[in-house]
Amino acid sequence: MMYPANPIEHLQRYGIKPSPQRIAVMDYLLSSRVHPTADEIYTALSPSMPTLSKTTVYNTLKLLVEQGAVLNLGIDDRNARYDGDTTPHAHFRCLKCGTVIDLYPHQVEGLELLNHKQLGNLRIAETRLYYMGYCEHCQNTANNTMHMD
Amino acid sequence: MMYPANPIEHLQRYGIKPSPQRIAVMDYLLSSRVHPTADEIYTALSPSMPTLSKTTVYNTLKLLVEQGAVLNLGIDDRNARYDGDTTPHAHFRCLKCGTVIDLYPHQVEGLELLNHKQLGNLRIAETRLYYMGYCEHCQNTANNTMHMD
DNA sequence: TTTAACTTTGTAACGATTACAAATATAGAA
DNA sequence: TTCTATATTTGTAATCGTTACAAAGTTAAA
Repeated sequence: MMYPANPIEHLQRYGIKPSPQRIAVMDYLLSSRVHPTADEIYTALSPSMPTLSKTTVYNTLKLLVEQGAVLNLGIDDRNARYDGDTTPHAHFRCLKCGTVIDLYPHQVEGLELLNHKQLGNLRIAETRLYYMGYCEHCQNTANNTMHMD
Repeated sequence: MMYPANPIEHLQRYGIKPSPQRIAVMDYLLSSRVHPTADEIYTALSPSMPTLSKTTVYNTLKLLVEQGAVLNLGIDDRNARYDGDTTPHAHFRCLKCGTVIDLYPHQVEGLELLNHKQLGNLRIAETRLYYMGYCEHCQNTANNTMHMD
């Protein structure tokens, strides 16, 4: 659903100087589509980048979000989850296992109607559509607990 | 936009035994439409209910959300914000002053199309639509900072 | 009343995130 | 190259919203 873009080009497109740490974080977000938390990113990158600090992951994510290169999804109460795909799409979170899944316009009837630039007196900069429910796996499983809710 | 329902009836409709503290929290959520944080609720109720504990506010909000009597809006990264109106509507948050505003179906074209019960293999229990941008006041003000973002 | 169940309360803990200042790396000028 | 200013990264300590826990208080039914 995404062309796994070059992380360096992606960073530069948003005016971010590509350091090794930033490239690693951006690359992970572009290739992994699991909408990881900061901690999950740190854990994933740490082995291949042993000097990486968790603060750097937080700093980098903050910068990426500020510059619009990455989305900070507000779909999970517990932690921030990040998405490297900035094209318009919605998200689903499973209330049982916590998995977050992308939903693209062709999968959600009515999605393309929502990108209002103005609503009454309000100037709109960003639109977020979240669905919560049960994924296929958790519908078919009596007991399943990864990270509950 | 809401009939400020009786808090006791509202609690009972959702199977919650109405204690004085629960009534106070529910009443505040039904009448104040500012989508308060737990702390704001505590601060607002504390003067007229001096023995109230902040833990009780958290406990009560947790119960109300679990029972579906109240919505925990995920629209604000910093704190949870609560909404006593459980009818389908969207929310807007101003990126400058932080105000959260209700958007009812007649104000948002396409909103009523989104209440899918099923999306592919996913069973949907809840839908959330958030808009972020600048409210009328903050569009017309050079410098305005309540709680920044 | 007595008793069991429920509710509230205050304190202490938790955990995600941020502040801060020192250490390191980078890039351009000399 | 070497120097120097600037940007970046790092580790530790702090912050702050929220939750755990256990004691105290309340309620309602027997």
